[in-house]
Amino acid sequence: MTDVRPYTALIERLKLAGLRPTRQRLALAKLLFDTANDQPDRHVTAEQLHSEAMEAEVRVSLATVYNTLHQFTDAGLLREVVVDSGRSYFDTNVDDHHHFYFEDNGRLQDIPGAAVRLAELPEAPAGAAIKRVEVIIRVRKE
Amino acid sequence: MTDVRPYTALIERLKLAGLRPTRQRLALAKLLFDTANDQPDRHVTAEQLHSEAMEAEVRVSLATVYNTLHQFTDAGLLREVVVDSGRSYFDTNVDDHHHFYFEDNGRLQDIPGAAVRLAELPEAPAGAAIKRVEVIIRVRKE
DNA sequence: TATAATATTAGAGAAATTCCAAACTGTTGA
DNA sequence: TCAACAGTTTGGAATTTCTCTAATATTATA
Repeated sequence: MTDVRPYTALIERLKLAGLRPTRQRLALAKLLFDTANDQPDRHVTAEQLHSEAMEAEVRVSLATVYNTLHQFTDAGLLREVVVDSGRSYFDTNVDDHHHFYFEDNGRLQDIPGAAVRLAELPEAPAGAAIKRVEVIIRVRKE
Repeated sequence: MTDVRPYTALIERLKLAGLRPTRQRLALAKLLFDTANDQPDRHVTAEQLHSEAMEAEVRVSLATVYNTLHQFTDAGLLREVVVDSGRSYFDTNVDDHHHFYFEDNGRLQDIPGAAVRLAELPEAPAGAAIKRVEVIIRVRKE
C-alpha cells in the first residue's frame, strides 16, 4: 500500500536526524528515499540529484544539494562512496555491503554484505579504530 | 651496496616500459623508486611529487608530473589508489595488497595481500571481467 | 649531425566542490 | 499569531585538482 502522506515519514526521519524538514531537504529526501515507485537503492552524484530536482520542478541550488548530501551522510541516511577521483557518489543503501564499479561507464552496483566474506583481517594500527571495511571490485567490459 | 650508477637500472626500467628515459621521467622515477636511501613503498599525490622535485632542484612542470604518473601507472610501475574524492594517490607498490586509510590526516598504509583473505567473492556481473579487488580499511584516531 | 618522432611546458581551461554574505524560512515562546 | 532567532538557502566567486593545447625542446636513429 502506498502511503498517502508520504512526507510525514520523511519529516520524522529528518527530525530524528536533527535536521529541519525544509522544503529543499524534503524534496531531495523524497527523490532519494521514496520507494513508493519501486525505486531500488541508488548511487547518485550531486550533479545527478540536482538535475533530477530540476526535472521535478523543485528549485534547489547546487550548493544546497551538496550541503544536504553531506548532512544526510553525517546523519547516517546516506553513505559516501569514493571510487573515482573527482566525483563522489552517495549511496542510499547504508547497510553493510560492498560494490562493483564499472570503470567503463562509472556505474556502481551493490554487492550484499553477505556475498563477500573476509576470512582474515589485519588489526587496526595502534591508536586507530576501524571505521569501515570497503571492498570495491573494479570490473570492465570483456 | 649502493649502485654507483643508479640511473642505469632506472633507464632500463623505463625503456622496458616503452618510455623514453627523459631527464624528467628519470628524476621522477628516482624520487619514486630509488631505494638506495631505504625508502619504503610510497603513496604520493601529483602535487607532493611535484614539490619534492622542486626541492630536489629538478625542473619539472606539474603537467609533466601528471603525465608521468599516468604513464607509469599504465606501464604497471605504479598503481593508482582512490580513497578520497578529489585527490589521487599513486602507490609504488604494485604487488597484490590493500590499504589502511587514515581519514584524519589522509595517509595511506599498505596491508600485505596475505593479511586479508577473501573467503568468498561474488561472480563478476555478466559481460564484465574483474580487473581488481580492492579492500580499503578506513580508520580514525580513537 | 640532421631528421622525424616524441616529450615537455606554461598557461588556459574544465570539472567538482566549497565558501561566503545576504536573504529567507522554520521554530519557539510570549 | 507573531516576532525574534537560529538554522537554511542561494548565486556567484573562489578553490582545488586535473586536463588540454599548441609552441618549444629533446631523444632516437639513420
